[in-house]
Amino acid sequence: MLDIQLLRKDAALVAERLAARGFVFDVAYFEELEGARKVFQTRTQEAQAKRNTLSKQIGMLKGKGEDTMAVMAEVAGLGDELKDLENRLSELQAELNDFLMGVPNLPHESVAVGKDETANVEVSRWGTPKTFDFTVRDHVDLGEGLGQLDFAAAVKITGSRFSVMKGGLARLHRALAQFMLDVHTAEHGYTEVYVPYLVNADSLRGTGNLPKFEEDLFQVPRPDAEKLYLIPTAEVPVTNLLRDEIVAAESLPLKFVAHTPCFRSEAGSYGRDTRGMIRQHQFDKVELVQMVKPEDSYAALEALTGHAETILQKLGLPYRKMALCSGDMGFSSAKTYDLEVWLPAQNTYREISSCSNFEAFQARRMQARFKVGQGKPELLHTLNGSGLAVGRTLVAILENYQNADGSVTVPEALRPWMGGLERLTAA
RNA sequence: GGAGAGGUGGCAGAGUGGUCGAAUGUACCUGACUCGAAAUCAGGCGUGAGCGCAAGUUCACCGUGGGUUCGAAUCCCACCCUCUCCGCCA
Repeated sequence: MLDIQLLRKDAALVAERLAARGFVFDVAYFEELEGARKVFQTRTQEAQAKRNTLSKQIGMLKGKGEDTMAVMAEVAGLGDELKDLENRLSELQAELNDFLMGVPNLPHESVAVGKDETANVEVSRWGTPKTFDFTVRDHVDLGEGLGQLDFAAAVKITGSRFSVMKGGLARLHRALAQFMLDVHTAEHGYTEVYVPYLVNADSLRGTGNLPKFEEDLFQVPRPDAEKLYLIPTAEVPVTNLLRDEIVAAESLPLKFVAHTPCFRSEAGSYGRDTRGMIRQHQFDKVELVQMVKPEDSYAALEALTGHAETILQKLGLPYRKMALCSGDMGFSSAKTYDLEVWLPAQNTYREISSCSNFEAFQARRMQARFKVGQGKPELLHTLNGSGLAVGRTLVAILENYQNADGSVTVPEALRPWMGGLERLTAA
């Protein structure tokens, strides 16, 4: 959520900055709503103040055993008008809140203005794509060739966009997650957390997934309780650790890493990436989350992105770092870097990590704050990034480390988590 | 799943219709005393929002949402959560 003070001060400027991301901010509608809110809030509070004063008088008179008829008569007339005012005010505030909840974050000034991914800016490149002296296979052919990746089984058990892994491949998948967790905790100073995979609506509102993106989520209705949602990313439960909390400034920065499955319905994505493990309804991810002081958040974004890059480097996977343009960024983000890994079979780079600074956008929604000494609470800045998407990393390893005979070399960095195994081969 | 108890400020814990945003203790902050510390004493110490240049002032908040009332932490209804015992279970 944006700072309403900023909107009151200069809605036109906000509209201009939001236009850069293709969002139309209706200034006239906002100002009309805000004007009405102001009028009704003032009047409501005046009426409440009057009622409170008179009611207190009644109490005092009764305490002294005096007659209260006159005051009772005076306050009696207030009831209906006050109720109307209160109702109207809460309607207006709800309307204003709904409107603001649907407004995306402002892009940081360093973000390039552009419509879509074609305007993203390549920041850097690491590694050189390997040349193969045989025809490369994609991860589906490789995995099925090994007899360790089975989409047909997943279709039978559940449906499309799920996968079944077996044997060495399943272990490689597990090894990747363990490896990432160990690197981030031991080398980058993150605290490992284990969190629920089902969350309530409040948590999703906090991170900005609701109310706008409900169709991307899997819902779990419960007959006798509030419905829950499967997490689309660990960002949701982990960032919400700080919801409605005020932490001491000395405890910052907070750095958490979590390995969780992620569930995405992505109702709008049918037809895209239908082959293989690139776009699944269920995938594992190791997520990095940081909560920092506002002045530190852009340095933290660079550091956090670097932490994700470290994983790719240790695995020897070529990648490039893209700064997303205004039109390609997520709803809540002020600035995002995507890391794109080289996939030989697609002869292109594909997203494997997305690292964002949300500034105070999420913190404001979830009232996540810090306090210096006895001072006033201030909003934190929140960041997160994939470090990395496990399934896509697995795809990248299969394709980049494939051999002519269809076997796959295990990257050296992973071997300690693979019991020393050097190569995946068909059984 | 069954039976019972309970949710009040950072923590503990009073408060069962009126001057209660809430006693008291503790923690914390400032000051005094002290060479310094401890102890002691004095003061301060919740969150969100409105109006205002400001000083300030008004409103809301006692698990959440409704209701009764001139007035609700207190009464009524629903929900959520926690604890204890029993049952079941990895």
